[in-house]
Amino acid sequence: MIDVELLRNRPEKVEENLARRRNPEYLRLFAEARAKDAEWRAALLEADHFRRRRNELSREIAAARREAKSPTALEEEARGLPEGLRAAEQREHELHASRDAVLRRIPNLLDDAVPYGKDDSENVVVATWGEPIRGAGERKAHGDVLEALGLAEFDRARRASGAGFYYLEGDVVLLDLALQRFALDFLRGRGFTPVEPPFLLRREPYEGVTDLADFENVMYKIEGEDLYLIATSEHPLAALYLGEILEEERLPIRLAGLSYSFRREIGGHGVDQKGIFRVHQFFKIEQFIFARPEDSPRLHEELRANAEELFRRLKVPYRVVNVCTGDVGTVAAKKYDIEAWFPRQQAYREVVSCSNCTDYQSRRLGIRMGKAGRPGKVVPHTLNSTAIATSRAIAVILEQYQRPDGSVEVPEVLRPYMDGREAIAVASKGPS
RNA sequence: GCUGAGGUAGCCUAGCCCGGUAAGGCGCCAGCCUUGAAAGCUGGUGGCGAUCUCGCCGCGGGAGUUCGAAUCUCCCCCUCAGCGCCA
Repeated sequence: MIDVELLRNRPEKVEENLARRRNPEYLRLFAEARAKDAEWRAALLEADHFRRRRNELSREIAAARREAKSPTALEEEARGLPEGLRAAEQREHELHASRDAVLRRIPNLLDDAVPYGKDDSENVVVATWGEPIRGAGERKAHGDVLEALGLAEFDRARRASGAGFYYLEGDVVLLDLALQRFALDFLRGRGFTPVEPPFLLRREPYEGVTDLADFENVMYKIEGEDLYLIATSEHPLAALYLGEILEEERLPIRLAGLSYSFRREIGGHGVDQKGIFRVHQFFKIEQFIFARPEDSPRLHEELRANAEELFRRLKVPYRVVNVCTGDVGTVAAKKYDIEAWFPRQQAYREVVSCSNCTDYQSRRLGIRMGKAGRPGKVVPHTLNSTAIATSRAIAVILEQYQRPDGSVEVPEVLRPYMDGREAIAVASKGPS
């Protein structure tokens, strides 16, 4: 949610910024929010006048009683007040709620460094690393590798849970755990505190961290409960300090979230291929930071550098794109995607999303900054980035590290987490 | 799930039975004092709005009674303790 002060004092700035998102709807919403805000303030003033008179009268009645005088005339005026007050209060409430509803649909203000563009085709490549393997040759798609080695079951998963689910078995489970521990140890070394968050969140905090369209399209709801399966640990991590005041001296707070991510992805691309590249459930190690506003640009680069380093250590070629205005999403002010090279597909595909959300989530969550336990008006910034989503990391490893004999080499940095093994091979359903 | 106790400003607590401007402490800020600091003393310390020496709001949320509700009534939410169930 954008700052109401900006809406009142620098509307032309906000309009200019919103226009860069290339969606005229946002400008319309902003104009509506401004109009509603003005109306609300007028209504508030009116209700205040009623309340002021009520307070005056009730003080006078009390005083008259104390002096044993009859306050009949005062009481008569007082009796007539609630009617007008009720109407004014109701109008004030409605306008306030309606202003905020509109305000909440307005996206975050974009950083100046976000390139102007209409969709993901206009994202700007800002870095590349590694030598992409040119030519797919005999290479198999990662889903086929998994099936050939008996490391996953997609048909049975479909029968049990539907498309987009999977059973992982044998060595690939160890690979998954190895990736988790590899990423986690790396982040611990860089000052991140590991956090296992709740995998279900109530609606109220959820509305603080994401936008409403996402909410309807990607979230799984628990029937009969006010609970939603998290789409990423970013969400419960952001909600960790819901309604609290963070002491400035404690910032930045670096968190490493470990969780499954659950996504329906209705209306998106859906489940598009056999395998685990796009699925309804996957494990992710997430970087998350609560920061002072002045530090957030630097920390955004830090998150990106961490994510890059992880893929360099895995020796997976990648490129970094600066996501353009038309593709950046509602909540982020600036976003980098890291796209790994998938040799079978001969394409770069997203494995990391790294966002600076500035004050957008914090304001919606009622998180403020303060000095020494004293509340302040400043709203801290939040930043998040994938460290490793194991599903995608496994997919790219299986495509890149597969060998002509059908086995798959284990990336060197993961071997300590896999009993020193150099390769994974066919799984059988016996004890491993 | 049952029973009980609770939810008051950044934190802790009083007020609630018996309706009339939310008291006190801690922390923090400023001033005085001091070579400096601590202690001590004094003042300040939430949100919203405005015509900016003013007003309104604020006691978990909502509704009601009343001229007037932290206080009375009803509904709901949450937390804690004990019991039950349980990996």
